[in-house]
Amino acid sequence: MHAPSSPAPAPTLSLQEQLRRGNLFAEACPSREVLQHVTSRWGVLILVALLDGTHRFSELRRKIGGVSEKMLAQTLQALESDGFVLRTSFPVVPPHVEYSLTPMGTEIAGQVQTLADWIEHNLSTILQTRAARAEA
Amino acid sequence: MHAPSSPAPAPTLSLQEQLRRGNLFAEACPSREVLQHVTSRWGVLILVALLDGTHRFSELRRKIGGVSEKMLAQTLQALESDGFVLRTSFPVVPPHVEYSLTPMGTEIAGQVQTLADWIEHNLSTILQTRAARAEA
DNA sequence: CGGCATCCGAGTCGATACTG
DNA sequence: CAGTATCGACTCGGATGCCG
Repeated sequence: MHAPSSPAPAPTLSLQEQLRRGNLFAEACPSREVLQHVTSRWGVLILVALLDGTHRFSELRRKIGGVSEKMLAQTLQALESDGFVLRTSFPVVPPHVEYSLTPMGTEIAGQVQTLADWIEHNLSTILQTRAARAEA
Repeated sequence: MHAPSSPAPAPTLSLQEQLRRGNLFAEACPSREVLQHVTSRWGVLILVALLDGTHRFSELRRKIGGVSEKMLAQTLQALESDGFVLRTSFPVVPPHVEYSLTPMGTEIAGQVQTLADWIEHNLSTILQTRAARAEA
């Protein structure tokens, strides 16, 4: 990144730059949608949870505190349709469904976990910042 | 979780493990809130945008397609109170306010951008997955 | 067991108007 | 220019009930 003192920070990125990583800033770019699935409230937790390996629906529900069936199913579908999660259904009674990460899902889940780990690691600092701000 | 052949897959993570990175799964953990700020729809874009350096309010508004004033102000406040964004106000007329990343903000913004970059890099694959799924 | 459909309240979001 | 205030639309998310 460029120094704070840069005098002429191109007001808009070059086209090349925008194509490389910037069309995220474009309102209509589909990447925003994918990003939303991945960074959604439950999406993050599901991805990290599945890094531990295959889980059944109810296992996930128990593991992820506070998630409802509806949101779990809904988020799993979104992640599945994006190709991050693999859903395997066994036609037995009672039904048995397993969820696991695809190779692509494993990659992104790793990134997400890195982010989550960072936050947990710095959580005390963050909370102190907030507290200090509240006093002032 | 259970690898097909694993004989003794600890059903729950050890306490140590849970404290190291796992209380994210606890419903009440404040880390979830911080994570929400960072991964929120506009939070992601603001952080990445500010990686390019200091921006004024209206610069951000122009740069981030589709954001409303309200959400921009609101999200900036959240990120500021978490200590990721620094707000600098110059008491002149017309008002002049600059937003930049704190050291901590720079760190996390880097992580977020890595994530965003990964998605954009793999976007075509993702969209193909979706399309294939739509056919079937 | 693993969902889907429906309903409904609470919160979020965006457009507009107004203030310092 | 940089917000805040207000309001309506809309979405999110939980609870319930039903079906494979």
